[in-house]
Amino acid sequence: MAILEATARLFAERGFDGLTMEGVAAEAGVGKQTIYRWWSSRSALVAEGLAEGLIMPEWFVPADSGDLRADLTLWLQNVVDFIGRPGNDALLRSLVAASAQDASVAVGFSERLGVLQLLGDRMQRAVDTGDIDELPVEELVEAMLGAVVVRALRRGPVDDDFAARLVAMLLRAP
Amino acid sequence: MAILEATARLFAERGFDGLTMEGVAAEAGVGKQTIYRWWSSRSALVAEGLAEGLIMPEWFVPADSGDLRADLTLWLQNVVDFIGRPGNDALLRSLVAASAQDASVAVGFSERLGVLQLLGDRMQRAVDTGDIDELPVEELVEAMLGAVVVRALRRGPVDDDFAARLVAMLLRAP
Amino acid sequence: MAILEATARLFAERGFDGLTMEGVAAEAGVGKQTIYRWWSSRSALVAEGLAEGLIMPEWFVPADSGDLRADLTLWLQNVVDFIGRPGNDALLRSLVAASAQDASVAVGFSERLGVLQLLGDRMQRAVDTGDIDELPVEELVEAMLGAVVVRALRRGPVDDDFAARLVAMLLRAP
Amino acid sequence: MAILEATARLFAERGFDGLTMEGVAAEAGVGKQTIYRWWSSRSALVAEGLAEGLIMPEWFVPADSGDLRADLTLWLQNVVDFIGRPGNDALLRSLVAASAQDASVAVGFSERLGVLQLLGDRMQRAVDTGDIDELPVEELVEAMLGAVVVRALRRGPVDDDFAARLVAMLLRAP
DNA sequence: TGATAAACGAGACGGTACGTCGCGTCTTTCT
DNA sequence: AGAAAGACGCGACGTACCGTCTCGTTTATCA
Repeated sequence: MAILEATARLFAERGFDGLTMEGVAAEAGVGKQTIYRWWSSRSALVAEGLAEGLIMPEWFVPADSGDLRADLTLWLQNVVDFIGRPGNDALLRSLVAASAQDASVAVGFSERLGVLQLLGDRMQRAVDTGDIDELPVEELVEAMLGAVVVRALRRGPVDDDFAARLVAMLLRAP
Repeated sequence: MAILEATARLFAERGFDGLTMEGVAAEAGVGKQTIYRWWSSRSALVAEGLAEGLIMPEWFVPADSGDLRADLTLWLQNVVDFIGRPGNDALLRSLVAASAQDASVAVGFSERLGVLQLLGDRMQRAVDTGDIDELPVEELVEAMLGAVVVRALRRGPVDDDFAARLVAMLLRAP
Repeated sequence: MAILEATARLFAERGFDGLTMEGVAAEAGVGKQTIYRWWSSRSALVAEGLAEGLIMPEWFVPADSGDLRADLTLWLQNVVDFIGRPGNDALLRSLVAASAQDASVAVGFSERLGVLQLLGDRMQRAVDTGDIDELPVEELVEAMLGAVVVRALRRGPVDDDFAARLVAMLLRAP
Repeated sequence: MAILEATARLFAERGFDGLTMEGVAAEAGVGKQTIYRWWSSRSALVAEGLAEGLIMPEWFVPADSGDLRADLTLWLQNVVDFIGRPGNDALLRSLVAASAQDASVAVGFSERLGVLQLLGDRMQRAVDTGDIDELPVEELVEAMLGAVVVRALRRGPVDDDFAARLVAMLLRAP
């Protein structure tokens, strides 16, 4: 859909704040009313753009090599690498801002990170097979992701070992 | 200062999005120019309001009872309780949105959570005294806070054991 | 025809300005396209509504009692009475507005006042029979009607003798 | 004032219908709000433009040569000549449309034709000096102007003798 | 103490974007 | 096949705020 593509393009270019309905309409070659007919707000546009995978890439389905720590480290490293690429930290912050303002964006965002579920399942399996001890899986995943978010909000540097260090801490033997 | 108080009042009432320079000027009974003379933007107002402690309460200096896990659990429980009170989840999300949009707000925010440092120091001390094993302290604090932030963004419920579960996970014996 | 009736109804209710194609379509329970198939514009609708007698009543065919002055006075009095009724001054102004914007409405309007011809004929006959002296009949009729129009545009009050005074002036012995 | 000048310019170019607030704002190099701050509507703009003499020329103060018929004929001829110039019939119709829609425009219009008063006074004087017999002066002036308006609305041709014929009819000895 | 200047409240200004209405064209759906 | 329904691109509406810019009017200093 041209409108969602325009939304994604402008979101990437100018962030959530710089995203305007008129801008999207112009970029998509469409009347404003047509947008309002189908989406109630800027946030709804972003939420759907997110759901359609136009705004954020598929964030790295975690592998399943049997070695959970290695798998998680790899996944988180991918995330960190992605954010480390120029502009992507701003993209993440824009997504956080949009999520803070609108629940449906937040849902879209975290579903996009479907990985949240995926990762949860993966870890649950590891727990079940005795690979790791019983853990509050949801909190663990939130902590892992949250650490990245907080770091991004603080505009702190992310060094090369960040992912490894974080996973090591979270998964260290009990 | 009347202006910062007005800022804080409106921030609490309407969130970051609903905060306007004209609104602050009117609420404070002040000309817009007077605001612009000292603050360059809405974000700057919020950042200073944060620094002055007008927007967020002192977030619970962590105690030092000797038992780190108990201290952290108590601290996080306080945070969780605060967020659990009606309207405060929205306040947190507004702060996250503001932080995402403006670095100085993010700094103000995380400094306000001075606790970040404080907590860091406290844990570093615990590490130093051998109370707990070597840990990447900064990441650990970010993970703890990040878990709360992510949960708030996802509008997920926070049950009574959230704090205990999270701290237990993060601090379990190595 | 439902469409013209809807037009007339809305014209009376909301005036020419408040008349919209969408409103007519809705009021008539008809698709817009169906209207456009037969009428090119709002004005065309009004012009035809006028021609069909749905918008303005038959404006009082002038009697022929032999006494021209009496006949004209009666006719004009009828006109004035009509306009004097609540809402009808607005109707007249709406018709004037529509006429000013669209030639075919003007034609419809003045034909509806077919009386213009009728009156003209009547007066021409009076001239021919020597009942009154030679007169520029068309100008006279226009002056008579024009006086009413100008008075309506100025929103001036119309007293009871207006018609008599006007006819007396126009028809006084040469 | 730039805004009223822009109004006059666009009114002349595009008529009352083609006059938009955005157009005026753009033409005057002004924000829309600035217009709305001072004028409540398009009509109010036109009314004031009229009052300031930017839309219509001073319509020909009637002379006072002692010969009323000659003076009136000359005046009316001027009016007719003005309307006869290309575009000016449309201007007149636009003014009529605007007057029909808005009382204050009508007032502005008829005051601009201050001549209405002026002419009235002039004729009243003629009546007082016995130059002509008692006449309902206001109605006479309205009839004279109204004849022109009606002719313009009907888009009828105005021949060279129109003015003379009309004045002769209206002023013929009683 | 009286002038003088800085900071102030008020709010007008040129703008951008909002969300809505109606235009005239077009496409789909049902009869 | 023809009509209702209504989506579409578009342009204008009237409003909210933006950040800048005069305006007088307090204050407050120091000559």
